[in-house]
Amino acid sequence: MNVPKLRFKEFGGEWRSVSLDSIVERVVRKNKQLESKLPLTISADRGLVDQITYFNKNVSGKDLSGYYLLKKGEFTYNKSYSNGYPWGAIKRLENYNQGVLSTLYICFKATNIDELFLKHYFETTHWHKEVSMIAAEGARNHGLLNIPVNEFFKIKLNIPEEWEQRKIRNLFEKINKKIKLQQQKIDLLQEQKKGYMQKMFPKAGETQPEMRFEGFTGEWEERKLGDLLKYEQPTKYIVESTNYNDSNETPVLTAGKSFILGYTNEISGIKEASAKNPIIIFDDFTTSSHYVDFSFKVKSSAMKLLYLTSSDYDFYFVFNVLKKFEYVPENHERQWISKFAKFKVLVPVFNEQEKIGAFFKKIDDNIYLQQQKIDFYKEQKKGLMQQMFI
DNA sequence: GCTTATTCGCCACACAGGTG
DNA sequence: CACCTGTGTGGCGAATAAGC
Repeated sequence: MNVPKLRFKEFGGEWRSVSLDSIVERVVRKNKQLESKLPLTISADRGLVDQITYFNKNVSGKDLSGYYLLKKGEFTYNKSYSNGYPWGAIKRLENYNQGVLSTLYICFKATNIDELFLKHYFETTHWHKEVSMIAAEGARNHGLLNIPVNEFFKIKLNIPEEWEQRKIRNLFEKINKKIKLQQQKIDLLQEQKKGYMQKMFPKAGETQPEMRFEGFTGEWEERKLGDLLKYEQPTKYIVESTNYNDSNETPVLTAGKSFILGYTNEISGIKEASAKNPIIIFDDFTTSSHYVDFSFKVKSSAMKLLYLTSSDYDFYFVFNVLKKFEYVPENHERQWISKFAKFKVLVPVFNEQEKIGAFFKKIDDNIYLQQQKIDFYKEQKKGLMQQMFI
């Protein structure tokens, strides 16, 4: 029986096996009159996005008139392997009314099928097997799969009647919306946190923060980082996971009491920093050498372990001081770490440190919780996709 | 004009060689 | 000798060039 494992009760009967070219039509429309000057790229996780947004630059050829002109709602296949998409990615244009794509991509539009059903279908892995059968031997040639276009349009898909298509599509649209809303919630929390970070620490040149907990007054005192922290060279690899999360937020490891902070002697930004000079902090006073799930690999020779020098300092407060700390090196300065201990920071009395530390910890914990929720929704979606399509 | 091969830039990582 | 840092490398994701 050609039926999905999981199905809405009201539906019966087998799904039809159809070839792709019976439900879609290839799009070869060229951008002759330069109708669009928006070069797109396919991102496996972000879908069809313009190149400026994705790469921060335009990587297309100078002459866009030879590019395909894609309209909103149309699909394109990137026959290039990418992480999680061993047979390439098929995405639908949603964010713009139109855009242009290199002719390397295979474009098409839905004609005889619910467009959004098809979109969700291509998010599953059910079409991979078909493509794998037509991909040239070795399956991969410098990242690009050798897939003849006419063969591509002959791949078989399993689809139900239209009203079942619609019902399934509505379910997944709803799930996507839920995930999107959850993401917005997280973004908002992060924005708020940023705002508090600015207000609850003194601005450059000042000795008091704009916003303070009640009962605390007076200037913060100047300390050197070396007063707060000592560092050691670790002696072994600590992390094996390569699941590096490329975000501009400093990775915060919420399990246990350890963190990774990024600093660099070249450019600011955690990505570079994590690769070159990551710093790991352990809270010596609450947990001892408690290794946790780091999100990316760190090399022992390029990082330092930091420990608080005394219990006169609040761990979470110091952590946030470090996160806020900006070090602008003189051009290609070497051995910046040797100066680490001399960097100046402002510190309030212990009770105030504690309050501030706890305040930010609460925010971070909440963000982590919301992030877990989103991960759960995504897992749930993945499971449904696997079972509700064939 | 379509298909296939090559190139390009980025980045993580290993490693060698320099230096206080 | 411990510890930096520069450099080489290979995989990846992308586009372009070459070939048919």
